Amino acid sequence: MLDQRLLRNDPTLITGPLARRGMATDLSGLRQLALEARDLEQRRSELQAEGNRIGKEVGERIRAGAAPGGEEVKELREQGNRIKRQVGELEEQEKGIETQLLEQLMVLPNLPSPLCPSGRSEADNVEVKRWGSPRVAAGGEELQEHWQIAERLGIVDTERSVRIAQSRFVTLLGQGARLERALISFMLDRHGQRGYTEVLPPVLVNTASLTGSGQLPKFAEESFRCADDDLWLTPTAEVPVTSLHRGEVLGAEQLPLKYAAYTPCFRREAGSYGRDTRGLIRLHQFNKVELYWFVAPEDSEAAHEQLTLDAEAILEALELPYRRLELCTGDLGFSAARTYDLEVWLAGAGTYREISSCSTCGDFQARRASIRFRDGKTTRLLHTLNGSGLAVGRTMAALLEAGQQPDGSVRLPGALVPYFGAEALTPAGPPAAAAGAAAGR
RNA sequence: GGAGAGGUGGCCGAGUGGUCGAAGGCGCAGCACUGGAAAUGCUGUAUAGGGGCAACUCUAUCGAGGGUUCGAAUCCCUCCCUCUCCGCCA
Repeated sequence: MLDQRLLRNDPTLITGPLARRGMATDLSGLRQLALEARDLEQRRSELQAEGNRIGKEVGERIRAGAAPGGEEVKELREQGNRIKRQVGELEEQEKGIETQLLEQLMVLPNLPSPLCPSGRSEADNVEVKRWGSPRVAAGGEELQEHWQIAERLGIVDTERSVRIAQSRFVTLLGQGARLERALISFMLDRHGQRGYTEVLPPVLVNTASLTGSGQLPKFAEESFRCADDDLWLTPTAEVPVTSLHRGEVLGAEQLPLKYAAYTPCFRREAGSYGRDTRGLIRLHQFNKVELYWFVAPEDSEAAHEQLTLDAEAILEALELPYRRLELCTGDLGFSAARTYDLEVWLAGAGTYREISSCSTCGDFQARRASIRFRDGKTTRLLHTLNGSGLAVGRTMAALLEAGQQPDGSVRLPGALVPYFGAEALTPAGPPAAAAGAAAGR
């Protein structure tokens, strides 16, 4: 949420940056509302002061011997009642205006950072870095896409998943399920070594949590909702982790707080019919390890670089070529002030695909979720950052395509071998045996 | 799900319808004492919003929302949460 003081004092400081996002906004009406709200507050609090004065005086007279029901205090009581009525009216008006104000303020996106390059769409994003050598088909070789490989290996069952749930869900089997689990552990371990605290939060979150991180009220149709409860399936761990400290005032010495949270993520993907229908790229349910920082405002820029490097470290450890894009203003997400996207090379598809999105949100989420820190004698809103480290399904897709062999197996990067328990996925692979004997009940 | 108890400042904890933003303690900060520290003493120490260059000041907040009253931490109603016991359960 944007600062109301900006709105009252100089709305051009909002409309200017929003114009860079491609939004032509007229805030004059909203500004009037904000001014009116302040005006009402002032009048109301003056009345309340008067009411408090009268209340005190009644008390004093009674203590001095006046009869509580007598003539002497009757006039004062009537005055008190009049003021109470007026305060009630003003409060009602104030509430109405406040509600309108918030409604409109809550659907305005964050202001892009001055560092964020201007642009209209993803075509204007800026590539800032490339790492690794993308695998391309050698002579006579035909590289397959991950869903073809997965099908051949029998590690993903799409059709039966429709029976269980719907389209855009998958069931991982055998080596596939084990690889997913290995990746999650691998990522969490690596981040843990880099100073992140591991978090395993609830994946059902309430409305206040989704509002705090920016998904609500504007993007209700993007999330699954539980009909009988005030609960939603979280679209990203960013939501519960933001709310981990919602309403808190943190000590300056606690910052930065760095969390690595694994959760399944649930997205309705409304409006994406027909896109990425095969494989692991776009699902209603997918696993993700999310990196999240709470930092002092002075440190958020450096934190953004570090967080992005931490996500990149996973790609590098997995020997997956990638590039880093800086998103332009036109492609920025709702809560973000500045974003780097990491795109991994999909050897079979012969293209880079987004696998991580690392954003700094400035104080946008902190204001919505009321998260502050003690800075000397005062408290200030802190800054929040988040980034995928990484999307697990897409990581698996990239690994399958990168490691595919002529004999049908898929070689895995060395770093993953201790987690997976083998150097490759093999067509004849004994899924149950590889997965160990830890059968559940 | 049933029964009971309870939610007060960073923490513990007191609180009679009026002078209660709230005793006392702990913690923390500053000062004094000290060679330095401990101990001790003194002083200060919530958050949000509005006004003011500032000193300061007004309002709100004792789980949340309503109500009674001139006046509510205190009385009434609704909801939420926590704890204990019972039941059920991975």
